[in-house]
Parts: sequence; structure tokens; C-alpha cells
Amino acid sequence: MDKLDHAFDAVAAYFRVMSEQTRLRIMHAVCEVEKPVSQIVEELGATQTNISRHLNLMHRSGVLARRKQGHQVYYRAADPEMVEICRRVCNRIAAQLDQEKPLRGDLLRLMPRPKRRKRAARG
Amino acid sequence: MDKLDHAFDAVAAYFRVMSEQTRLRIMHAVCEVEKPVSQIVEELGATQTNISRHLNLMHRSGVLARRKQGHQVYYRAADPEMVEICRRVCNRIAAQLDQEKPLRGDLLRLMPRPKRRKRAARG
DNA sequence: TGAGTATATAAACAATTGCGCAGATTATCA
DNA sequence: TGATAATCTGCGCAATTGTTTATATACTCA
Repeated sequence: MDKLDHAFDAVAAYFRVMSEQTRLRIMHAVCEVEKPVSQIVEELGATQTNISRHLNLMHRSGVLARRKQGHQVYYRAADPEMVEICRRVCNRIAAQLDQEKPLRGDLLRLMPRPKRRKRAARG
Repeated sequence: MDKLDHAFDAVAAYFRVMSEQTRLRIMHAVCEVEKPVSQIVEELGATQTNISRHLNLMHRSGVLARRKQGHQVYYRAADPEMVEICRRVCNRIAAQLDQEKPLRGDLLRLMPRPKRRKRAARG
């Protein structure tokens, strides 16, 4: 019954990846289009060091993919299931808070499904 | 866009609930049947204090419901969406590790869907 | 009421984690 | 080759979180 330890740890780790505001913001930023670190840093208004750490963690966890081009590194969502789960969580919380606070609208706009073929994000 | 702060925080908190081994074990224990604290403690082999704290947190987070009966408190899963998300995560990780380690079997058995209880012959 | 059982809470500790600073690494271009 | 830009990493700090010991509350029964 101890082999389950690994299973539970793996599941917990998976949840833990998205249990942090900054990482959720990152996921929101790159769930549709890949972006270089510098752009993510700018959009989130955080320090480059911090973003880099989170990007690294998310990449090692298999949630983000990275691609080097020149001296820039582009990150993008690499785990469609995780993105889908994020959407579910947003919907779940939106439903819960539906009558309490005016958060619903915002929540439903997080992690949007790709509407059509989109081009690179513009500043 | 500072109102999003609350949204991201709520989503992060939701993920954080299941980002811990003990809480995942608890969810696994009560996702089908409600159980008193004492039984959960026994099944998980943890201290009563620790289990109680986690149960309380999960209850405040809305993922567990509690019911008092006599001097016992029964807990059960109260958020079907969370249970479904847990299953999805298990499936996701099982798929990822499918070729690596023999975890798949265990993972797929976590958070099982409620089996149709045979409708006792007293139709 | 008091004894006994089941569960919850308080305080203290240890471990983890997010963060910023400074320096290291990698890649492009002159 | 060196200079510059973009990203990553080692170290220390502060805040958070999981755990334990001891105690408190709630309920039942005699």
C-alpha cells in the first residue's frame, strides 16, 4: 500500500504547479500564444528573476514547453489537459461566486479557449 | 486590472487545497462514502490532530461537507467538480507515466467513480 | 451532575516556498 | 575575440504551511 505514496505525490505536485498566483498568470499569458520571457515579465509586471524561476518550474513539470530562438526563449502551454483543468476550475469558482461577487465575468475570461487562428500577440 | 487579483487568488487557493498528499488521501477516502473522523484517521495512519486540521481546511474550502451524528462527525466530498478534476489529474499523470513506471494501475484506482450500488432486493 | 469518547483548537517548531540581489550563462553581433 | 542583450541560478531572507504536543470543546451515557 506504499506504492501509492508516489502516486499521491505526483498528483499533489501536479496540483501544486497551479496553486500559485504568479504561475496562474503565466499560464493565462501563454495558454494561447507562445511568448518570450521578456514579454511575460512585462505583462505580469514582475521581476525577471521571479518569472524565470516560475517558468523553469512549470517547464520541468511538463506544463510549459520552451523554444529557443536567438537569444530569446519562448514559452507556451504544453499540457492541454492542464489548461482544460484550469478552465474547469475557473468555471467552478465563477459558479460558486456567482451570487456573491462580480468576479464571474473576469474568471470566465481567464484561460480562454483559442477562438480562431490567431497571430502573435501584439503589445 | 486589479480585480483579477482576487480571481487568480481564488483559483490558486482552489488548486492549493489538493496540492497536498494528506488532503488527497482524505479526498480519496471520502469521495464515495462519508466517514467519521476516527475512521479516516485509522485508514490514513496519521494523527487525529493533523487529520482534523486538514478536514477543517477542506471543509472551509467547500470541497468537503460535514455532518454531526452523536459524538461523531462525518465528512464526505461536497464538490463533484473537484472530484472530477482529481480524476482528470490522475488520468493525466497515469498517461504521462504510462511507459515509465508501473503507477498507472494505482492512479486509475484513485478517486473511483461511485459504482452503482446494487439496489437491494427490496425493490 | 460527572465520566468518557470524539473532535477541534492553541502554541511552537521544522520544512517548504516565493522573492530579490548579485553574479553566471548563453547567444548575437561587431 | 569582446561587448551587449536575454535568460538562468546560487544565496539569503521572509512568509507560509504541515506537523506535533498539550489542551479545550462538544456530545453521550450513567
